[in-house]
Amino acid sequence: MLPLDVAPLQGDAASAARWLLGALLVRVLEDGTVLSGRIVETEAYDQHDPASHTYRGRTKRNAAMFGPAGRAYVYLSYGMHWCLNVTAGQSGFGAGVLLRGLEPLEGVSVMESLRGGARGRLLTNGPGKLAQALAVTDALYGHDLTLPPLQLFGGGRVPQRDTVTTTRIGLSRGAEAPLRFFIRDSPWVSRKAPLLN
DNA sequence: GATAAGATTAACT
DNA sequence: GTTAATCTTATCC
Repeated sequence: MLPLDVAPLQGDAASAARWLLGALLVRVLEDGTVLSGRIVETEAYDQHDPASHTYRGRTKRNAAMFGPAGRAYVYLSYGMHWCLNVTAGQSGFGAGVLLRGLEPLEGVSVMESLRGGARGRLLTNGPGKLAQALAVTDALYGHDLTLPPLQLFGGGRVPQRDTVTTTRIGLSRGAEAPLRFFIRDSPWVSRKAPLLN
């Protein structure tokens, strides 16, 4: 697998989100256990978007998204679930890509354990599930995703005909924007939004 | 200082 | 399909 090229993440968030489909995400736990998977579902957010955490400017929480591309932006959702984003765009512009679905590859049994016994498509078909399966918390906030223990490889290899674009999930504002992307027919995609194409 | 809402999930009817 | 769990952040006193 090729090392991560951050250049494709430095453009707009939607392009970054499409490019991340098919990329390999590798997590190395403290005991050396390797967990990995292929990104199959993403959503794009930027500071012009009312649904984005960066819409109202830089804060302590969203600071990572205003930094360089290719870092981890981790936030706590609904007081319970950590969610992992890849920062995008140029420094000074608040943008990122939420990782919503992962096809598990290595360390599946350890992921199942981290997920409290969930298996199959239920293992990683959602942003909170994905982060829990890879033991991602705010301890990795701002982490450079070109380096262990959480690292991206590849990207930009999925033909557009194999992807689907829809509206994003769980939003009350900006809900109409077609900024969710996933790999067609992947079982590890959450299926709650109407298809646009 | 108080309160409402939220880029979710799992359990339940 | 509906709802509880759980807590940070944003927004308004």
